[in-house]
Amino acid sequence: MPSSHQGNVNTESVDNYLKAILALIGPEERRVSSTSLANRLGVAPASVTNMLQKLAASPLPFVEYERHRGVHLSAAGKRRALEVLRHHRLIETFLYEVLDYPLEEVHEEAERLEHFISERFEERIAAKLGHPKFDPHGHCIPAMDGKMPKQNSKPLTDLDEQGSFIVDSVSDRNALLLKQLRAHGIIPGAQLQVANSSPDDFVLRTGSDSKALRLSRDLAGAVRVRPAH
Amino acid sequence: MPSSHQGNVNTESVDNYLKAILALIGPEERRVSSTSLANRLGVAPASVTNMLQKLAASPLPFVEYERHRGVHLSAAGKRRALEVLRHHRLIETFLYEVLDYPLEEVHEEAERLEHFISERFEERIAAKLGHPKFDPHGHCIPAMDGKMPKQNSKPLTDLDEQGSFIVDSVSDRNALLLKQLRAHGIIPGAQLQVANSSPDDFVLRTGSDSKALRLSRDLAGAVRVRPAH
DNA sequence: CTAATAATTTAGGCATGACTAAATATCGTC
DNA sequence: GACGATATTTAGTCATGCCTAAATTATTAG
Ligand SMILES: [Mn+2]
Ligand SMILES: [Mn+2]
Ligand SMILES: [Mn+2]
Ligand SMILES: [Mn+2]
Repeated sequence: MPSSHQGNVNTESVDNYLKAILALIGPEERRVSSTSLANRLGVAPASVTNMLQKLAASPLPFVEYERHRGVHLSAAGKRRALEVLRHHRLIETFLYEVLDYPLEEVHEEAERLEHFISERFEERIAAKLGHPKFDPHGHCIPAMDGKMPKQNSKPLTDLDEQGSFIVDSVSDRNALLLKQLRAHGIIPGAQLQVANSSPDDFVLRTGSDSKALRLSRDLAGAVRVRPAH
Repeated sequence: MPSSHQGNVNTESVDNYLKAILALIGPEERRVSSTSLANRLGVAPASVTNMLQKLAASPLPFVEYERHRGVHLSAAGKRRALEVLRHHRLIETFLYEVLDYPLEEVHEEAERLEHFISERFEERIAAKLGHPKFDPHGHCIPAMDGKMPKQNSKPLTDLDEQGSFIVDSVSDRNALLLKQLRAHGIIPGAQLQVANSSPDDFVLRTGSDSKALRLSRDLAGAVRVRPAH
């Protein structure tokens, strides 16, 4: 029999729904629509509705859901989502630091393993890594209690001024883009001089290299920066 | 859609069936009965029949199966079973050596993770460990090509002579027994002086300790030894 | 304020991998 | 060689998580 009849279940699928909701609510904690979840998860909208109804109907629901009005995480749902996110980012850090994975390959492996490691595994790799606060993409690793400091970085595509910036983080969702960024020296911590930019062309130079770089919108959108204070 | 319609699928469940068959055929490669598989896997006999029919019916079958006459692995099935076994034992070694797990806890974690790691992960931990030949229980790790040297050890319960023996391996399937064995210093490589033994009581002394030990049948059954040459 | 459009939900199905109960085949014994 | 015990298979069901097509609800433009 499954772990509980009508209770909270923790399958890979449920984990992925919760993580997707957490990612889409943003810092303002907006409600999330079925369609945006369907897009993010690569499933049909009807499948999302189905799952949200199940998640909302359990005795200790992971989400609050009203038909046609979107969904948000309950306290239990947020706790679980942050737990899985912590797994993901610790595993990424571990693959990068201990197993010498190339940066652009850690995400895919972490995306699978995050659902299957034990609490002991989590604790042991965290200890081995010295309880890191950031993963190799520059993303913050949620603490054991779920706490996560607010980020004050912006996508490179959202800057309203030119100037000197530090790369805060790079997106882990597209291995190809990530590899290209890395080839340009754009990794967390790198210094950037951002010059004039059109909607489709982002011109900048890196600390190391003196010749100017032009990033496509796709590439630039995968980079978050903060002012070089 | 699933990875292939009517083709070979590689789910956790299929992996576990193949591994169980590999374990049960023994060195003589006997056919395996549905009931013994059902016992080992903790599922109903009818579920086994169902799965075996599916595994046998695919275009590149993992097993050869005839009703009422048991099952054995096809070449493809054996390849996959050894691949999963290699994962299992490499992961156990990794947990023990790199993450400092207690011996009796590595099995459960490996049992889950073995199905989800990539070939890259397998290769990286093997390299990190220096391509080990044995896991921490003393079990042989199949090579990448599936080769595995034949073992010439015997269960402590099957000895027909007294004398001096080396612990070859200990079973990983019961954490409690394993912990007790470890407490008695019975780990792979340990020296044992085996004295007279009744069917239910195995009397021996370890290299380190001078006072005699009595092992229950359960405990003794979990230990394989070879003559101290 | 209504009508078209877009978003969402409902209804009905499918594959996987379990289960139980009932039917059937095999085996050991006499 | 028949008979009862045991092993195995068949038949029918269920939960999960996905799908498509059809219905419904919400939103937006005129
Ligand atoms: Mn995932
Ligand atoms: Mn990351
Ligand atoms: Mn397993
Ligand atoms: Mn082992």
